[in-house]
Amino acid sequence: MTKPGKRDHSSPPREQRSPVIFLLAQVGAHAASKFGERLKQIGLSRPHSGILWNLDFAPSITQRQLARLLHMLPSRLVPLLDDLESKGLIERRANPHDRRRHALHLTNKGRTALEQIRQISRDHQKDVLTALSNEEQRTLGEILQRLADQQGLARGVHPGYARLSQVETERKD
Amino acid sequence: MTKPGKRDHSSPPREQRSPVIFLLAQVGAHAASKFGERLKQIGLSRPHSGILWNLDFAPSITQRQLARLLHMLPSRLVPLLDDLESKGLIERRANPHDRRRHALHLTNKGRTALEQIRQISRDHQKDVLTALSNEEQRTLGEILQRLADQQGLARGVHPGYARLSQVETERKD
DNA sequence: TATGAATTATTCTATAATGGAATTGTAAGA
DNA sequence: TCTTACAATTCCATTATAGAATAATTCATA
Repeated sequence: MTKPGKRDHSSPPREQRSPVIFLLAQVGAHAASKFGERLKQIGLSRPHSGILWNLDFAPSITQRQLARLLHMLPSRLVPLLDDLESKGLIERRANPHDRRRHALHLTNKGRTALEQIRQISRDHQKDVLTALSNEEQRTLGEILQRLADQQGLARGVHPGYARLSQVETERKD
Repeated sequence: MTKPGKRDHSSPPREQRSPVIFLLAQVGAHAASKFGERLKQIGLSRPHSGILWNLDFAPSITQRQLARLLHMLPSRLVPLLDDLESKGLIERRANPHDRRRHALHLTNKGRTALEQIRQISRDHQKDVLTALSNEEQRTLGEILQRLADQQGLARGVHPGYARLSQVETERKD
């Protein structure tokens, strides 16, 4: 039945190597997804962690600047900040020079949470990269950093922050 | 003002190297997103392309099997298949042995579309990996394939297919 | 072969996420 | 003082999504 010269469909040839670009997206999405899973244990989503991470590097930033940095609409950032503030991880401080603006700051509790996030990230990395030698891990990191830089990606800013919050926020009833 | 021993917050030290696991997720998401952009030129989303891709390897598969393969709810797969069918890229053939099941097949037009997708993917890969030598590209591919295999990721199945369709489906009015 | 359980595809529905348009309060310039 | 610009927030309409319900069919077995 199967004509020669055509692909043999009778036994799906699943062994093909995927294109590098596909592997990159596939493994990256897997890593992100698993990281999100781990974050649930401390009641946060990936966007939340991205905010804390960036707030540590850019304290006193305004909401608009942060939204711009994370490529996120202000209207989407607000509820995420509300979450973090209600958990006591950040505070919106009044700006004495311009009362329209809020200066965002990590609280001590927020810094502790960030330490937890870093530990979770380390554990996660260890698990995901377990198939690689230390040397290979270094190589991978060096290559990826080069790609990120050449593609104009800002350090610490995940494109996925721009969508999906995804954390079962505890019902406030 | 700045106390030694503490991090200097006055000029955000954006130069830190990101953790490898973060780079992986970041660059991967970037690659996926850019690929999605390119797919718009042929009116398809990434899940659509994933379906076509997998249908080529597993012709005559049922919808349930496909949904399971792509880690997607059947109720989400149905409208995606509707899109592809209305564009004439796939067909749902009647299964003579079990009239509950549909056997999914690419049409010739669907195969042509898949060829376009492959070309788009090649162009995309070339652009994203332009900072790397051929040797480095091979190394990256080898490393990523090892990670994918060790993490139990099926070839050709992107975890992100499970959500987001994201294509301006033309209004059917 | 009749009857009930299981299976496939589909549709329905309630909830949630999202982008963009108001809205409110404040600042700055003419 | 007006008027315009801007920051944060709220509102709203649209879309996406998971999961339940439905309809048609097959299967198991009494």
